[in-house]
Amino acid sequence: MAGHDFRSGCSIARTLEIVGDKWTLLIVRDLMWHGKQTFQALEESAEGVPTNILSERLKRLVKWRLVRREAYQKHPVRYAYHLTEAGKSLEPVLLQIMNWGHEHLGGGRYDPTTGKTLKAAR
Amino acid sequence: MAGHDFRSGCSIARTLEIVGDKWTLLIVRDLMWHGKQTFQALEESAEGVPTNILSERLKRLVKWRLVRREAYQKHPVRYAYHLTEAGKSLEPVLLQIMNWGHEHLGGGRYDPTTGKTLKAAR
DNA sequence: GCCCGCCACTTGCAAAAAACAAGTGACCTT
DNA sequence: AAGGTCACTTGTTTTTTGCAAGTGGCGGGC
Repeated sequence: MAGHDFRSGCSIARTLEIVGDKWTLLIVRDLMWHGKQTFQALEESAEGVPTNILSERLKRLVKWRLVRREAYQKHPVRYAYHLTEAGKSLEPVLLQIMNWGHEHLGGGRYDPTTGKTLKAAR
Repeated sequence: MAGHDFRSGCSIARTLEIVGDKWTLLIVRDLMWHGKQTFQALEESAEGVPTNILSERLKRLVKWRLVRREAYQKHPVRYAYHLTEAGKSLEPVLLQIMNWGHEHLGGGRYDPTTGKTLKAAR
């Protein structure tokens, strides 16, 4: 992005400046797969993100154009968040992280084609 | 892992509890691709990780068995850090993150087969 | 034996970020 | 007019980070 100083030229380091924390990719996950597109729906995610963090992360995602924020109605105005193409292109990243967590930490595995989550052992 | 309380059953959430920060995956990157295996070599990484953070992250990686720490010599004792199989299996995650950062943030792209980094535009 | 340096950290402290609870304001329903 | 919903914001405490400096084991040179 124009005007931003990355800490290095490494693509991994750059990506982590945007999504390198405990929450951002969970928000992307919910937007991508779980049909959550309002602030409140995202707030009710399984992990219980604090609202100030959610607010700040959404702003960052919008700033980096991974997410668009738009009013889907007036009177009263209500906002919906949607992934942009750049945001949607994080899906392979999410899938790899999910696969690793499934293999090594016993977490569930979501199948985007069926929309079902298969629970694992542990 | 036995005894650990994950915040949710989601594989992504679980994985982010271990590697969800700005530094951990950079350490894994250096161990995986850049032949850095001592504390000092890792400390001299491109991004300049603070030593207390490096120390703490290495401990976490060892605790989760993604990394092994072993003395490679006595007199004086010197330690080397190596990825375990679980650690090495993060490579696809790293590659996806790198690809995304290359496409969207103009970072370089490393080719593990040749060991060369191709620099991008921006 | 004593000083110097290297390596692998640890410690102390200030600054930033995260967590938690509560509050705000626009608008709508009753 | 009172109460509710949604989308946040604000205030406060706790935790984490970043930075600089210090520590301790060991070896080598003099």
